[in-house]
Amino acid sequence: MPELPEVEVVRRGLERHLVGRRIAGAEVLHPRTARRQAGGSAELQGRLEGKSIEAVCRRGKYLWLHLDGGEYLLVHLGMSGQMLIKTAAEDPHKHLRARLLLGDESQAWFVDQRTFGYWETGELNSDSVPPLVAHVARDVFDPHCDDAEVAARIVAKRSEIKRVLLDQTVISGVGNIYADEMLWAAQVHPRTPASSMSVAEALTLIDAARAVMSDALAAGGTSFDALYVNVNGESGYFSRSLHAYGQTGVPCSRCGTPIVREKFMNRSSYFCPACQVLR
DNA sequence: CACAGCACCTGCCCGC
DNA sequence: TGCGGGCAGGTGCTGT
Repeated sequence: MPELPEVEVVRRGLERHLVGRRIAGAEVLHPRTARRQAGGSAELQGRLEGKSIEAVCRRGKYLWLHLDGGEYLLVHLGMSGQMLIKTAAEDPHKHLRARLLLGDESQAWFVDQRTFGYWETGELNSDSVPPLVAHVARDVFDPHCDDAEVAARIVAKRSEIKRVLLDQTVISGVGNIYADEMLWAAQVHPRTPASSMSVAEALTLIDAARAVMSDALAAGGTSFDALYVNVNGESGYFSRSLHAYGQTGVPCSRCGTPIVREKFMNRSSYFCPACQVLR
């Protein structure tokens, strides 16, 4: 489910509940959750026990807890992952994959139906980033994000623009929904060759990314309560503010032409055939 | 090296 | 009611 705005909502929730806390213990309940961890579940549990949580960080869709001693717990939510703050008394969720025990009654649960998500621990590199995140581009909310550099990377690609927008090494945090939304906003056809775009057009697309994702973030923040830290696909942004994604047959809110759906990269692309013309 | 395709999972919804 | 196919917001491995 989660793209950048949803992951940022989770980051803020975890920051509020976890910073300053000590991990009394950790349980990893599904082997796939530890699949990227050298040493597997046992190593993951062992490295987390006794650590204190100093900060909660994010780049694109990658989230990590900064622990004491320069270590980290990387949490990738995949397609269906959630982080939930719970108490020891609650009934285990069917898809509970791992949890942190926080000393008192509170716990942090990793619930993930499809198991595309994972946890991984290790030592932060010299940029204070987990090694698995080092290849990921800075996202558009990163103060060090250089738009001109991102635009240059976009127009250097010999692929269709939508594929490029989903490439986390070019611009991070964008997934299938926001790619379609930003292409609609910038009036660009998803199959436009990236190399045919001007730097100015690429910069327009980056501005659209920032605008679309900050609107989503503002809306996502409303469906959040004190004891529930999550990714909520049903509320807020999704049901109300989409112009293209999932809108097959719905009149384009700019020109009235019905939105169409096309298969692309083994997934769906939605766009307005009148406003987003392939040149 | 750059790029395209597919595998990795579970569950739901639809049509037959 | 049951079954099969298609679909889901991500990523990384593999082959060309």
